[in-house]
Parts: sequence; structure tokens; C-alpha cells
Amino acid sequence: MSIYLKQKGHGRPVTFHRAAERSCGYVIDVAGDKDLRGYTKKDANAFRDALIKRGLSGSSITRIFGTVRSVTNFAASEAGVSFNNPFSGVYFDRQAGVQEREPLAGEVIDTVQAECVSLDDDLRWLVALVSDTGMRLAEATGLALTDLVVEGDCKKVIIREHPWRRLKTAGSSREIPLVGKALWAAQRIYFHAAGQVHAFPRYNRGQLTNANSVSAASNKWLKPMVPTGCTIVDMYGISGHFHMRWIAATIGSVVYPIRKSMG
DNA sequence: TGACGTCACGTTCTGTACTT
DNA sequence: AAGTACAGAACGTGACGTCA
Repeated sequence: MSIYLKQKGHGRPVTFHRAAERSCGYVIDVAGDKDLRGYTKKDANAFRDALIKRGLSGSSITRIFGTVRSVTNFAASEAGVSFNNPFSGVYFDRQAGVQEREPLAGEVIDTVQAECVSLDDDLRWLVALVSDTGMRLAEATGLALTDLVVEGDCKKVIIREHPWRRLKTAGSSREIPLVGKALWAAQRIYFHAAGQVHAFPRYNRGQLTNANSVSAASNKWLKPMVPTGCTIVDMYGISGHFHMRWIAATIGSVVYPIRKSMG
């Protein structure tokens, strides 16, 4: 694990390091801390059984096994050791306990948006912004003020990388038209935060954007307003379920938002 | 003491490479 | 072309910490 983190850990988020430490810790708990070549299929199977016994879902077990494989394959390669990785090809039900998310109903979003307008503060601007743009929570939280274009014909938000907030993938870089309550929120932010670097200074006090806090705070606030199990993520959609009620047509440099319900 | 933030751990998503 | 594995990233949530 130390070889893996030393070589691959540079510039990676804290969660990357923690995931490697935690997953390998689980292996050590079950099978002991051995030489790479000392682990057997029996160890890997016992490891799987221990994870199932803990009550982890299939997707979590997949994730943990993935990390262990990644660490062991890399360390073996670095050490010039060729071995048949016992953590590969271990069978378990990947779908066990996996839950599917449901999108929020349009009326629920209307209610939430009305509350955002009523309370009219930074957290509510963020929720409103997410609700009519479909951007990820971390993308919104880490916006610079200059990413919001709220004047002229082409009102939009620009999603781009910043030193304080990376993008999930290179393909995440994009522009989204500002419409509905997202436009309202963007204008509130723009005129409130004039002269500041960040659109949401409260969640950008350190060197890195803290979307974790927004997730905790927004979900706590949303809970009484949305169906059981629904969260901020369902405001913009995940797993293929998008509530987005807008599509966009670009003519020249102007983006025209079109409400889907208009047909 | 309550509101809000932080942390650790669990869960799910997504792009890429490889296989069927 | 479709399916699968792998690797990395983002988000949810409960426990706990902090501070007015």
C-alpha cells in the first residue's frame, strides 16, 4: 500500500488515500499482513465472506475489491513480481442490496424552489441553481463568480476546472444556460457576492471546496419537503434519472432554453 | 443548547480498456 | 457492437466537534 500511495497518491484527493488504507486494512484484519505472494484464494474468499457478513451491499464490495486489486497489481508490478492475483475473479452477488434512486416529482421541485425564493440565502441559492441546471453539487459549490454570466443575451454558467475544485472527468467541462430558478439564483449570487472570487465563500474557506458540508446541510433542510430517501442528488438526477425540465437550442452565440412541457 | 460544519465510512456513478 | 472489469471520483449519512 505504501508503494501504491507513494507512486500514485500525488495530487490525489484525501479520499483516495483513505480508501486504499481502509480497504487494505480490511484485508489485514481478515487474512493478516503478509508478503504479496502469501495471499491465497482462500484468503480472498474469506475476505469476501467477511465483507458480506458486515452487511455491505454488492456495489460496496465491488468497490473495496477493486481498490485491493489496484493496490496489489501495482505493487507487484513495481516489485517485478508476477503472481496470479487471488483478489481477481472472486464471485459475489454484485446486485445484492443495491437500491435504485427515483427522480423527484415536478411538484416537489416547485415546492423546494418556492422555499428557496422565500428563504433567499446562500444555501438556498445553491439548491435553486442545481435544481434548474442539472450540475453536480461540487460543481456548483466550487463556482467562481466569473463563471456566472447573468447579463446580456446569453445567460449561462460555465463549468470549468479551478485550483480549489477539480472536475470529475475532463468531459465535465461545459456551459449550461441559466433558466428558471437557476437564473434567479445566479443573479442573487452575482449581485450579493460582488468583488469576491467565489460564488459561495462559506463553502470555500480553505484551499479546497467543501461540497461535503453542502451535502449535509442541504439534505437536512430538504428532508421534510421530499419523499423518504430523496436527497439533493435527486434535484438534478443521477443514475439516468433526470428531472430536468429544460432543453436548450443554440442559435449563433445565443442559447434559448425551451421548457420540455411545451412539447 | 441548537445550528452548522467536519470526518469516516458506505454507496453509486462514470470513463476507459479489454473481452466476448 | 455489447458486455464486463477496472480504476477513480462524487455523494449520503450518522456521529461527533465547534461556536455563538
